[in-house]
Amino acid sequence: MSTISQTQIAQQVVESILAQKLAPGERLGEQELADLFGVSRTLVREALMQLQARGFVEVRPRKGWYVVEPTVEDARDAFSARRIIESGILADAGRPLQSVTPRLRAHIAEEQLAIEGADAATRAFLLADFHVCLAESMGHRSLSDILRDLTARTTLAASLYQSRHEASQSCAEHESIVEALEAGDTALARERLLAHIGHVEAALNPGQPLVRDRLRDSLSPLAGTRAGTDG
Amino acid sequence: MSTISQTQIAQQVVESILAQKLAPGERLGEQELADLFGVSRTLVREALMQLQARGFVEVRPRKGWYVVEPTVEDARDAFSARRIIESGILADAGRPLQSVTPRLRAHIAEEQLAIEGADAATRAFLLADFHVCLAESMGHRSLSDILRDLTARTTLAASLYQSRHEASQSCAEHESIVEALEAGDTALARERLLAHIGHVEAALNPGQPLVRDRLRDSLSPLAGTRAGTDG
DNA sequence: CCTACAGTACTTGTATGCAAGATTTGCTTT
DNA sequence: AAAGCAAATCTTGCATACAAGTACTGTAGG
Repeated sequence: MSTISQTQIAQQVVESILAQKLAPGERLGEQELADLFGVSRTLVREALMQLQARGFVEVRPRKGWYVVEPTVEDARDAFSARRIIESGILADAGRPLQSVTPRLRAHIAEEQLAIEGADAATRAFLLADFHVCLAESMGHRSLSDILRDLTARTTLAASLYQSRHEASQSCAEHESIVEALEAGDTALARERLLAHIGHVEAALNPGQPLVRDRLRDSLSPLAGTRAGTDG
Repeated sequence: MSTISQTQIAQQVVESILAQKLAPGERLGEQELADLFGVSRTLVREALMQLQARGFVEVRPRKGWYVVEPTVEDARDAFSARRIIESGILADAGRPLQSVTPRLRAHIAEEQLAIEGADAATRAFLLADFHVCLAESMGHRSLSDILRDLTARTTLAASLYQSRHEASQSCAEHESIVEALEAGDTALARERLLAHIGHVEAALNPGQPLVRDRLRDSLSPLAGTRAGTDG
């Protein structure tokens, strides 16, 4: 077993959030994580501090660490930021797009494979990662880092507000964006990108956030199958 | 003496960076900071971890923490990101601008006061903060956080690459931007904003980064005024 | 005089220990 | 039986202790 760094711990938590393996509001016990990764609480704390700075987790004093639960307003703000950044990237894009589209094509191929075969976690991760790849392909290092966090936030909101957006539709829209880029029509690509983000945002149900209570979830289908073991 | 939190430590370091009290490449000893703030190394480390996640400091293993030294490429990338985000904010701005311009006016008044009376540190901080205020005034919470980090990075680059940009010019440009906003002409405001960022970026001298060696700086004007005290 | 080397001091990396606070559990009381 | 209260348990907050590695200094040798 290899020793693990606090950066790797943070990265793994972020990926779990993006893959919706960690639900918003979920508690992250320091000792629990420490045992899980086989390190001391110190490293876990340092990792959680980094994630706090990036807006993924929050700490309630003497209570514990929790995955953030974006409000509807937070979600709208994140979507708005994404619209501005991503459309700006396309508006700013120069001509030599032939060098970037192959990578995006490859990413879409991955998405399609995931939609056919993989679990929902991988799907959600890849669909969000497309937008990071877009920024990265255009050479925007800062913005790709920023979008990694912003897409995580919108993904979190999607899992909170019961987004009914279809993965296959997102993938198709990604493809249409890349097609426009391949045709050299960045204006069309930008238009399609904005429509795509709009669709994802519109899929959010602004009702009551569904507080996924792990206990109730586990007990809802069947309860008390055997009550004989306890004293 | 009040007890201080790791978030406050991080904030203070960021402000010192923005105010150019901390030069790029400067070493940040854990014990040194701990003594300075009157806390243990643990808190300092946690604060530095947050700053690492936000891209302000980096750690060289077993060597120490250092304020990041952006390369010219890093600086160009940060400016590019700022252009996209800030121009996007203005392009996206709705009509009710009368409610936001007073705050910006007040900020500019602060800038002018600082230019007349305050030190270079306060000036640099306020000039960068204008752009954060702009985002905040338009209601973009995420983007204002992001711009706080991006402007810090460009400020850092300015102090590294010997920017000769005049504070008074920046302030005047800020004013012209707000004037356009007051006139309801967001397109003109956007144009002026882009020109402003361009001016700041152009002031960067892409030559050799000036490695501010604190020791040599201290010794350059006068050296060995009195050599009698040491054995 | 310059170079190679060993010892020393200092810095970060990680774990552990202890204190403060919050929650839960079980008991008592009404 | 329900509500209130108190003890116990668990969690984070912070500091300290120790391990590991780096840089420096002084010395010996060429």
